[in-house]
Amino acid sequence: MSQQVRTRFAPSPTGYLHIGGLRTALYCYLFTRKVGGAFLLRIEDTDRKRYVPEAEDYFIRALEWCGIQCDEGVHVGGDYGPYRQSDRKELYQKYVQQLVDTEKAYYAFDTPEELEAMREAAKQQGNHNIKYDAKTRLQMRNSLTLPEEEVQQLLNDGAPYVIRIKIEPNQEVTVNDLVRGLVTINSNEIDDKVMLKSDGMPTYHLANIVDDHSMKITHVIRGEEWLPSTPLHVLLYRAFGWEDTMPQFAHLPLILKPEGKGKLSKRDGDRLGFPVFPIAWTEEGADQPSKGFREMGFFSEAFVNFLAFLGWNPGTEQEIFTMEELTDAFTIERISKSGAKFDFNKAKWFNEQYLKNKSDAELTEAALAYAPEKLEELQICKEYVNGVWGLMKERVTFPSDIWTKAAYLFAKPDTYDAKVVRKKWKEERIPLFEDLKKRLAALDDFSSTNVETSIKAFIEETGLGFGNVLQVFRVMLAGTTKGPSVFDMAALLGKEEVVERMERGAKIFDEMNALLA
RNA sequence: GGCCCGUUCGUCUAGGGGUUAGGACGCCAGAUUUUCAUUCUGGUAACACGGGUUCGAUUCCCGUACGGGCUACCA
Repeated sequence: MSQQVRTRFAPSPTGYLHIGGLRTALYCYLFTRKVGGAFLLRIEDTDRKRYVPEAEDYFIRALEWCGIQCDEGVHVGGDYGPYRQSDRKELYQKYVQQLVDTEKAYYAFDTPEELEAMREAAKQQGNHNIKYDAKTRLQMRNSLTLPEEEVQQLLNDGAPYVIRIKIEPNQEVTVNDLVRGLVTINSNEIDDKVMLKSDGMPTYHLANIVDDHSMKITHVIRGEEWLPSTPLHVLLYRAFGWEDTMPQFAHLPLILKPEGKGKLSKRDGDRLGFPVFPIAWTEEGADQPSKGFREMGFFSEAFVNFLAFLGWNPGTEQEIFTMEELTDAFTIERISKSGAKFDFNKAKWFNEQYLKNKSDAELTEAALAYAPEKLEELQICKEYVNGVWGLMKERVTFPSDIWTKAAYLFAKPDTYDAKVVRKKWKEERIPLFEDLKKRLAALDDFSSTNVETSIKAFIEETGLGFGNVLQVFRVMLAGTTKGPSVFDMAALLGKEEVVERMERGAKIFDEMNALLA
């Protein structure tokens, strides 16, 4: 009784892969992995007008980056291929012929112009609900209305035609959706959808049924936008006589714009300054690729973790999950029904969590990947960058942030906090800082704790107070009042550099105060 | 317009006929007798509305409102 679970991710190669699509792939993958089934990638390239050649490769790279492995697909093969619908054309024609032969489908010769005219005329009469269905098909030019010889003649002459499914009116069609429960719709709401287009290609509706059936798909997990056409799909399974092996359906809620209205789109990302796709994508005609999450500095594990939680949760309070943990925890029952607004802040938070757990060396490599010239430009070595990570790990979101947020650890500061200088760089204290510099210069072991001991002793002896000394010292070293422990910074910079920065700071502080006087 | 789906803090969500309605992000406030961008502690804040059913409804049912999706020879 227990058959192997088989699921598919079936994007259409019309452009980049949106994160909503990617989340569908993720859920599909998690569900399938959990039960030990097969997950496959099928390319639905039946629309020749919108076909974008680069898209297929992009899908593959995007899935790869996320760690979503396909058991079968265009790129890895498998026993149920071909996995590209354009390579399966004959199959659809064969099956659609079966529908015609059993009078469940028919030829229709109406041109797009005629259809448009029909809809327009109906609209004029106040009918916004016109369909090509049981009510109207007898007024159209098709094999149900035309004499048989004429139909034959038209076909022989090579007249353009489509094949439409003949929907029987007044049937209640019920779908048991795994996310939403029972959804019932009357077949009067469904029109005689085109199955085979005039270019000989199938429509999505036909192709997805034929493929899901012949690829032995057991669970169709897809976006909510497909829910309204699912009853049609059920009717198609029925028409083919495949209802007993029909897959189960699970329709996922949509990912919405952050401010609420509508599906998230690429334009939202551009407008609000965050990516809406996993990896960089070059739009046709654009000279610059648009950044993806990867390019922005997201770790794929963080991205996947974030995505998994957009519309699903384990019901526990754990939030950080590896792919393996997600696989264990995932169930379709825990997918939420309502759409989720995209929250970039939360995405960043996930990245911070993962960043903290990376080793210094890993982070150095990651940061260098964004700016390989830095080593030479700043005259530093990787070991030094590792040291910076030791101090900065908990204070940044993306690996490349250290180049800006910790710039003062790579080069002497070029600005100094004016407020601190004005308030704390007092005439009478200048010699004391000169003294402090000498003390530090005399240290043999310039470790963080040693520097700390030395400075604390100095504070006690001079009675200057922590704030007055440490604040000034920090600004001398970093220019800013923000940052990690001063003692750690001093140790990392090294004695020589600290002494240099103290001298330079004192000189510039004097100048700054002179300007104010 | 028609059909379908949805609605718990600003956001992601847990929960479920009787709860102080829980967590996370964000935000705010204190603490870490050096900074804050870290860490810790605390705080702010939600069951869309109206009818039922019920001893009791945020939870179940029905409406309404609002949001979303679909309505192509696109997927």
